[in-house]
Amino acid sequence: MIVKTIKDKGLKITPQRQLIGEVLDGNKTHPSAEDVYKKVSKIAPTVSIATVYKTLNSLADLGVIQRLDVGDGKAHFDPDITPHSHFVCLNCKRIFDISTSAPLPDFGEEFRVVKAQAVYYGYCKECQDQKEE
Amino acid sequence: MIVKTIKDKGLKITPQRQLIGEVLDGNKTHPSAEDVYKKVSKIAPTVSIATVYKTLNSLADLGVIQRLDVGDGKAHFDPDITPHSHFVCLNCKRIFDISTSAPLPDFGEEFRVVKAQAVYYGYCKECQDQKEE
DNA sequence: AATTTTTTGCTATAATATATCTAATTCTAA
DNA sequence: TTAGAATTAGATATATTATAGCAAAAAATT
Repeated sequence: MIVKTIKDKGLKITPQRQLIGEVLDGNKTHPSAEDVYKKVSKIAPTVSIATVYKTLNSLADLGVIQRLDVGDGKAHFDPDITPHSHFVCLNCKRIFDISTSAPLPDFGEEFRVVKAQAVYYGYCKECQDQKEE
Repeated sequence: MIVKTIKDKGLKITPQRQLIGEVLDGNKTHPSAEDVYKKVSKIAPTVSIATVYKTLNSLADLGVIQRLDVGDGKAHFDPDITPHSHFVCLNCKRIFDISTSAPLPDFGEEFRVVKAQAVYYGYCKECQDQKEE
């Protein structure tokens, strides 16, 4: 529950943050800021895109959610902060969770690793099937 | 040698492309388009940033170089197209090559993987040392 | 050498994201 | 319960990265 965590982390609870938290909670679609904004706007049309960006950044900085980069020029956000990887379909552009919990590798003194991100690119089942027709 | 490959791939050889190829050849710094532009500009100040972008995209699309995304909002380019990973220093922002040649995993029919990208984030030796002072 | 095709460079525009600033809201504590 | 301090929201200007469009130039072909 993101809303609960917001308070724990010292952020004030506002209707906007509550709403953004609800949009993110359990969300497996890895939405961009724009995606979140669209969803939020449907419920509360007056919420500003700036607020969405600020909230997403705050939550990501606090480690409540995860910022994800798959090379499409925009950040995606994932409420699942447990270690897992992602698969990006080059056709439909959807991002899927992969339960490969690759451990942080040990590169010795040379590099102290604090975060790892594995992204796989290819074609999801549906898009493979489409091409065969 | 990138210049050689340019011709093989059916692209015309121009002074601009030759220069961009030379800047990239053996380059281990993972430059952004802007970085490449700056280097090129020092030698040939009239080369346009648009040409740099177009050339980098062409080369990446042809698989001559690799487009790399580490989540800093801009694309980086790597002339080393052999399988390897990258380490990003969160302090100095440099990108280092990691010779971990993780093989493409097999996710079965569900996902057909064609490319994998592993990025590790942390602190390089130099930046670790700095903090200890 | 002329022609076709590609490429360049300029610039406008797009897309994503952040900064700034005032008004409004939240929360605390009296 | 409310006054006041601190934070947040919203509007918008601006920054940053990248692409699009087009005329002029250059490259390769014939």
